[in-house]
Amino acid sequence: MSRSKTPAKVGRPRGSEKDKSERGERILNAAEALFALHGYDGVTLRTLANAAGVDVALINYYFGPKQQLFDTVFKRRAQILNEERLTALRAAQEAATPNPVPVEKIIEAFLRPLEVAQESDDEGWKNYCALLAYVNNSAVWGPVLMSKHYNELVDVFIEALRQALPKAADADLYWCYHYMSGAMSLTFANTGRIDKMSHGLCRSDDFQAAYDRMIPFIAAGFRQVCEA
Amino acid sequence: MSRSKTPAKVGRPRGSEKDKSERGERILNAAEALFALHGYDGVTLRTLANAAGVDVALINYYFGPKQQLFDTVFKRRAQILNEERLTALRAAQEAATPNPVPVEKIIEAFLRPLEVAQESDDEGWKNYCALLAYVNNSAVWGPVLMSKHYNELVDVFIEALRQALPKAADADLYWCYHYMSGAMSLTFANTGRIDKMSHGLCRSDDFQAAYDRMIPFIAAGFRQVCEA
DNA sequence: ATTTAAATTCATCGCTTGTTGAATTGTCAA
DNA sequence: TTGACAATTCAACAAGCGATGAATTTAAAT
Repeated sequence: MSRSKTPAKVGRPRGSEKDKSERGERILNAAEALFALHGYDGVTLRTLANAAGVDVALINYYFGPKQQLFDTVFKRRAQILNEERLTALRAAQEAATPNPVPVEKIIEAFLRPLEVAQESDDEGWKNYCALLAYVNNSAVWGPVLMSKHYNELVDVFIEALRQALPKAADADLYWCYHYMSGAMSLTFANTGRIDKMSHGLCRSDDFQAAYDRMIPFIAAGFRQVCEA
Repeated sequence: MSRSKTPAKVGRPRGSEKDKSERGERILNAAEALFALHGYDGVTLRTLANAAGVDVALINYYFGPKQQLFDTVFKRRAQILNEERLTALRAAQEAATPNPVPVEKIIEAFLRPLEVAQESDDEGWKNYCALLAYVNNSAVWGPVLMSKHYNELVDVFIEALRQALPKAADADLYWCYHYMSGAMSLTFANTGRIDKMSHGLCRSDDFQAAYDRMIPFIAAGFRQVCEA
């Protein structure tokens, strides 16, 4: 009864190996977009399945229960982002040797990879940045996921800042880092708020404008607090 | 059949006018705490009713449907906060006349009322600050609620900053304001992240430490970008 | 050719969701 | 004292929730 002209509705599809597990990625991408917009509890598996063009049961088949899916979505680009930030920092360190890297360059190594990502063809990065803002500001997810996937990177950047600002107390460095993290989160959450706030003068999606001002803004803040 | 010794379970309670609508406030306070922690969709009316020690139906009776309740919760302290920020700014302006208020004082007028609120006896302010972070970073709620309840204040503070930084382009001012808003949000979201990140050195609930560094940090950022 | 495993759909489970109408009890003005 | 109204509980509603086991089809391994 198999091998009919029209493909069966049920059962394994006549898989070209090209779209092998391409459905898995469709699920992740749709989940990324929806979680970023509505948060964990604001997304139902049925909405997600519909957005991904996939049956509900397939989500569980690929990614297990909802929480695990959320973690997978968050982790995916965290790893990529960490690597890019790290290589940017290493490059700056190499360029500066034997001197310590100046503060601006450290901030730049931290922020530019986000700008590049957001301006890339892959629309998913925009969603991921909004998701990052959601997680970072959530008392439920923040301490769990941010620590799990980003703390290692924090240590590296704090160490670099410590060398750039030798007079700074550690507490100063961590607090300033925290301000930077907050400014970054909101800016790349892309909520459209600045558009309304500025009566149309500034645009949320003008990443160039956002970053070009943000880097000197943050660097000056660090210096003020940590060079006193 | 009324007037039995034990008060009836159903029907209007033997109201002392003291707790008149005190149940309404209990609902708002519980809602504030829960929405701040779990977001709009993460809170069910039954959980809320339970936390407030109240029947589910009473929520709708007092505040209408869920969305309207959310708006009411958000609006309540927005008004208070706006007033306090405004009087702080007016005081700074009076103290500085005929000169424009220096940047630090403007930032201070914007941020200190939050510190005072968070350090007050009213625990609700802590929850409200976390709620503010949630709303501010949400693409769904941010542009609606933030604009509705805070845009008027933005205009006033931007005008003050414009006078303090006469060389600045308006776009610079709005972007810097946005960075400030983000840094503030995350800091007062009180997620406990900085505690983990700093290996226990800094504490999320050390508001004094947070603000004393934040004000010079932000002010220096403004100057750097807007005095070039 | 047969068996095993992978990928998919479908139907359904037991619970939970926001909301509402009816019933009940108390207050206060006429 | 009667009647309007305010405040509360209770029970139920249709819809939606996350999860899963069974059935089905195809691909790969033997």
